[in-house]
Amino acid sequence: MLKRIDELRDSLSPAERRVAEWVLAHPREALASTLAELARKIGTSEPTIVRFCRRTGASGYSDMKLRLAEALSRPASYLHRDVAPGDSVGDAVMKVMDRSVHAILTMRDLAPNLPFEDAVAAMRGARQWVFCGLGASGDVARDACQKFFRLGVPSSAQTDTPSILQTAAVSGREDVLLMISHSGRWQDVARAQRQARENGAYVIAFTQPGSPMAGEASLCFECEVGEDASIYTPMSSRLAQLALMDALQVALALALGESANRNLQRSKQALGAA
Amino acid sequence: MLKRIDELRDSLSPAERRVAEWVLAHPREALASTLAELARKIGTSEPTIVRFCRRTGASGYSDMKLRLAEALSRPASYLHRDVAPGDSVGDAVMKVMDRSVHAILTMRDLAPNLPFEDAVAAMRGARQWVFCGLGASGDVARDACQKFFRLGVPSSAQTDTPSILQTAAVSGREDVLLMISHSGRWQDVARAQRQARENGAYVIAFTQPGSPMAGEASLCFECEVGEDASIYTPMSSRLAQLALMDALQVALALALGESANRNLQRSKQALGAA
DNA sequence: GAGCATTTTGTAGTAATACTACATCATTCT
DNA sequence: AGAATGATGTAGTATTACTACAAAATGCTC
Repeated sequence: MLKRIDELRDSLSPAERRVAEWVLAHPREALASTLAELARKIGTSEPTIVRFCRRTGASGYSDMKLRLAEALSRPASYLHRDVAPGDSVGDAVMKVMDRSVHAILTMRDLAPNLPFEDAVAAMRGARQWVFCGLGASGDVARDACQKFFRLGVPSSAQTDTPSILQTAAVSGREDVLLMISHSGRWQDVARAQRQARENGAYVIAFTQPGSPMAGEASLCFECEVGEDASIYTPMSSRLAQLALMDALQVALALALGESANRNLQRSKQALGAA
Repeated sequence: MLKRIDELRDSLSPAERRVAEWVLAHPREALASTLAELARKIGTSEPTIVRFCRRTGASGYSDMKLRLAEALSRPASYLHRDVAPGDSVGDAVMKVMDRSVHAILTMRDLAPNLPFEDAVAAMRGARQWVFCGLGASGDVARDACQKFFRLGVPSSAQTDTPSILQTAAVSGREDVLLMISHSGRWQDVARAQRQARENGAYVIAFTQPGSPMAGEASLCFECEVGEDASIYTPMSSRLAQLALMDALQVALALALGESANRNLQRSKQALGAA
């Protein structure tokens, strides 16, 4: 339906095209509006809108709304339009949601090519895991730490530059450092990675391919999630990173087998008792 | 939606139940009918049908038809298989990814019914925003704080019981507290909410409907994301919560308009310069 | 470039639809 | 049995979508 409107756009008269464009930009708000309201919002007359509806194949305005409702709920509509000033709250919310879904789907498609096996192999024998990240990635690091420590291996999160540098300085042969960054362009972190590797630690980077941090890692998860173009769409890529860490933790839990299982169960019970 | 009607069935009066059953049996035909036609087909009166629609959560007959149209077009959605011992690393990773996608899709479907407008209205005039959460929800709170403070309103995150209680104690008329919890069963937090409301603060809860925390809030985002059945699938629901906060932040940014925009842009530049 | 023809757009009115207030009927409880 | 509560339908009203028609706007011919 949305696709259909998009196709029609060229063959429409100016006023009807304005309708088409407005509806594509604010589908949710269109759904919530009556014919008269829509006419006012778009700045045209009611019959023009009705004529537009007919052209899309609907029998009238109400029918078009029904079809639109169907189209919006179909997950196929994730061609994510950016949030724009003037969007209704409902439209903006759905656009962000679609973007989030899209980010995770992209990561899902990427996953088969990522070196999970290697990471698991490196982590399973480690003495400790250290998760490092700055800014928003710091939250990802903390979140990951929170999850991984339940597997029974000492884990910590470092979320500022001095701490990361110090951690790298004292790291040793049996440590695994997991460096999380969206851009991969923090020179200080890249330096910390080199230092850690010189100390014999294993460094896994979760960042953009070709970046300095990717270069200074023992192993890299190349996450090229489309960057957030608009200032309104904050960090949907971070969701993808979190999902990635989830997947890694589960893979690791499976590899560790019985002992990790026991620890997981215990920490769950500890929460349940509270 | 269809599920909801099915659940309601027992609590309906005889005439309304006949409506429910007919709609469940012939949903497509219901969509194509007007209110009067439906009344005739079912053998009841128009107001009975309208009352039934209201009970499903819709605002009237037209709104119910829209929701029905959405429900009918939704494919049965991602059946997520659980991770099991013996899975290969690749299998496990893909299963976790599918689960993550599922969690966000569920939240996406929930979103249109959540009170974003009310939340935005309450938050836009506030003196400060405080995000509270324990455990994994604490990370969500911190993450949210990190995002929201960029809009230019003082924000903080409280992630342990004593801090939350103290914050509630000193909160006042112009403060908005956002309480995040998966279960909603932390009595201490619920107590903090009551206290804060007595002080005149506005309390928004993001938690399960019917829980103590939901009851003690000024406004509740009812997030009933299926609980993580297996110990292997950690917190995919948390992804949904994060996506929800993203959406709220964007909606808020739009409502705040120019000033928020400027602040967002500035904080982006601050990062870019580093 | 004026005048006709065609398409596009808006105005005003009409028919329908959804919704509401109220009366009637059924059911339950004292 | 009779009052009280709740369920259901009737009749009326206000919206809403739609239509016929007229006014602009655009394109074409001479």
